[in-house]
Amino acid sequence: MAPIRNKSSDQVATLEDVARLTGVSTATVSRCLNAPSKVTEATRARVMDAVHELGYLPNFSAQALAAKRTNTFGAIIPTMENAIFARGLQAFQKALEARGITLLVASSGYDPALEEKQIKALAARGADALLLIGHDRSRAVYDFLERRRIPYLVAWVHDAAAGHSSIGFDNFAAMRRLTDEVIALGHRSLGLISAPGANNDRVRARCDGVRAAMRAHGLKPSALKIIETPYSINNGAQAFQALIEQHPDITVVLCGNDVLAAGAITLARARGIRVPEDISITGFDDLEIAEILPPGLTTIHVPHRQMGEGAATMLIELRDGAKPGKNIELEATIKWRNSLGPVPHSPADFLAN
Amino acid sequence: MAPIRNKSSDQVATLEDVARLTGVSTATVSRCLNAPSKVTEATRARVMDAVHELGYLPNFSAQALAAKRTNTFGAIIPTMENAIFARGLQAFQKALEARGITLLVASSGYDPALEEKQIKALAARGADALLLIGHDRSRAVYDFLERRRIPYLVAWVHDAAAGHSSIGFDNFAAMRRLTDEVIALGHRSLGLISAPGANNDRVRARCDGVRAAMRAHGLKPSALKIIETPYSINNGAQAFQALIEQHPDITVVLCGNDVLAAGAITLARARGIRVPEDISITGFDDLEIAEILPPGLTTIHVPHRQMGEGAATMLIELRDGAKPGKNIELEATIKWRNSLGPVPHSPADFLAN
DNA sequence: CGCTTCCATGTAAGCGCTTACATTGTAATT
DNA sequence: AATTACAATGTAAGCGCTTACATGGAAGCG
Repeated sequence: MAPIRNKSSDQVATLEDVARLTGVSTATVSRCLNAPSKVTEATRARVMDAVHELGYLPNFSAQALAAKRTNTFGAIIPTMENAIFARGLQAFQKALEARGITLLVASSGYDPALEEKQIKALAARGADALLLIGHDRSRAVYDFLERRRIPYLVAWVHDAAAGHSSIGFDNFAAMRRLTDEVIALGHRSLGLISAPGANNDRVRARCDGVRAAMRAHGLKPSALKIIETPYSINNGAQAFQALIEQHPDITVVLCGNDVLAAGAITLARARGIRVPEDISITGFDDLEIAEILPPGLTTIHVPHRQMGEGAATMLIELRDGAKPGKNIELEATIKWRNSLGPVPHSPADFLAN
Repeated sequence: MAPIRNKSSDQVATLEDVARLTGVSTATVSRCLNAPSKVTEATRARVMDAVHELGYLPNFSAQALAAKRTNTFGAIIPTMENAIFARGLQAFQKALEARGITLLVASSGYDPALEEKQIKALAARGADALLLIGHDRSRAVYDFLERRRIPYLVAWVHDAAAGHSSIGFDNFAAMRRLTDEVIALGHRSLGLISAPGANNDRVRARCDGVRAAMRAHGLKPSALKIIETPYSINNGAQAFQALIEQHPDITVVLCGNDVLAAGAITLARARGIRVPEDISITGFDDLEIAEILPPGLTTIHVPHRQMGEGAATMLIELRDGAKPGKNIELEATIKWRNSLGPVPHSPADFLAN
């Protein structure tokens, strides 16, 4: 036997129910909701009454299917596990929301294959446009985006040569400037804790920035001691430990990111190593943690909020037909706190105990 | 003139294109994708070839509309701005993903009206089930959920009396146990920095836990000095400052959350107040920051991961027809570090300078 | 060998919307 | 008064899928 349905309260109200209750056609109801100006004030009022009475909610899938528009953007970020992208994304979302656009977020775990899957999933969900982080991805992915005519914007990097619309800052130049300062403070033996450079143009640019500064000041880039490890406080701590054990002459450890730097600083304290008296540590990003972690982390301030808002504006333009290729560069400046100081006289003092 | 379309590469491939290319009906293609066992191995291979050749991707909206199922769950959390819900949500998402379910996340900013809007938006998007934080919301919202037959689960709290399916811990008991320890250490003059209690049963339960412990030990609950302020490091710092200025006799500041505690600890250090020698500080949540912030924050460890995974299991059961009402309680235990110590002999020493 | 079963596939009716086009009524114009 | 113009509304054709039901053929059975 077929299940018995209570017509009145069991079913979810549809456009047709509203139309029937008001005594108009579904087209008119649709117009009331989407283009109120095309409808008399009086009918609109009646329709809205019915909408409220029935608790009508438009079915998003039906809408998307019929209109071929979702008013939904997608963003695929490498990770949600730490705060790196949180602030920028928050600003992005807020700016979109103000324009009536919903944001769907996915994270790829820095895995290109997973990123591709996420991009396709968001395309299947009808995302009107996509925000991507960094340029590094296969030609096939860009082809897919072109073929489906999905506008996209690359963020967190500035590299006009890459040939995509983008908004971001110059990772290379920022790290280079910071390294200039490090060297000016007398440091000659540098260590670097970096995230893995594979599939990550931001990371590679930062490393290159360090090397470029060294070269410019007559240091051999090959002398830079590098450890690659994924972003996490713990990894930062372990990498720091390995670095100072293997290379006791190091007087400064540059970190590719504040999260790694937080680990480094924490381990230093645990081992009784004073920062910056015994060793200097720098970060990148200027997350909240940089400010509260003693002695205060000297780092690169990234204009997250500005980037998020700018990204929203640009991506909306792209969706509305602007032609791709625009590149906006934002300033990433050094944020001085106390973790970077002059080179100590006797670098390895703290190891002598 | 109508725009000229290049038939071959301009349009996105549909089920029908796949069917035509393979020489079968759309029904068969659909079955290949959704119920492979209902189809011959041979035809399936041919269909899949066509799928790959055309780069076919099922249109999610069409699928949802036809099948009345989205394989999508929704979660509305109060905030993404700090890490409170990040770990639990991460585990939740991962567990869902393993079962082929996509998670859509929205954040309400602790605003009940916005939360209601988000719930409706997720319902409109066809979410098969919803994860909500805490019990506090209007009857109307629960009615809406019932009427639409959308299964939901309340997390981050345990309160079997509330009458909804839930998974979480006993905020009251946890805070009460911590306060017991505080009092056992000799503290008699307690301060509390709490998030706003309006619309937030977790917060109120934690406050009540403090008061209950005081009462049990012969202290007057009304003597508890409370400042309410939204979760943020800065707010925590300001509240701490206000608290010790207005009540110099306070020897311990309990914080409703690690984020507030981080602010308190940071301000203490900035003012040269030693923790825990001059004043003790405790948190709640055991976020990553609790471990790395010197001197190490004594806090309540919340089983985020377990909660997220359990929530996924329960919510899937509910979607599959399990009847609501099940309540799972998890343990939230004290995580001892160094920020909570015995009451100082002369509590206000540090103010004497 | 004729009958029943069952499996693989096809047919076609929607799912709840949007929107091009058709229709109607009213006001403005001549 | 006839004509035009336009604003408000209705009609109905899809959007790209899923799935109940129909169909046909092969296998199993006495």
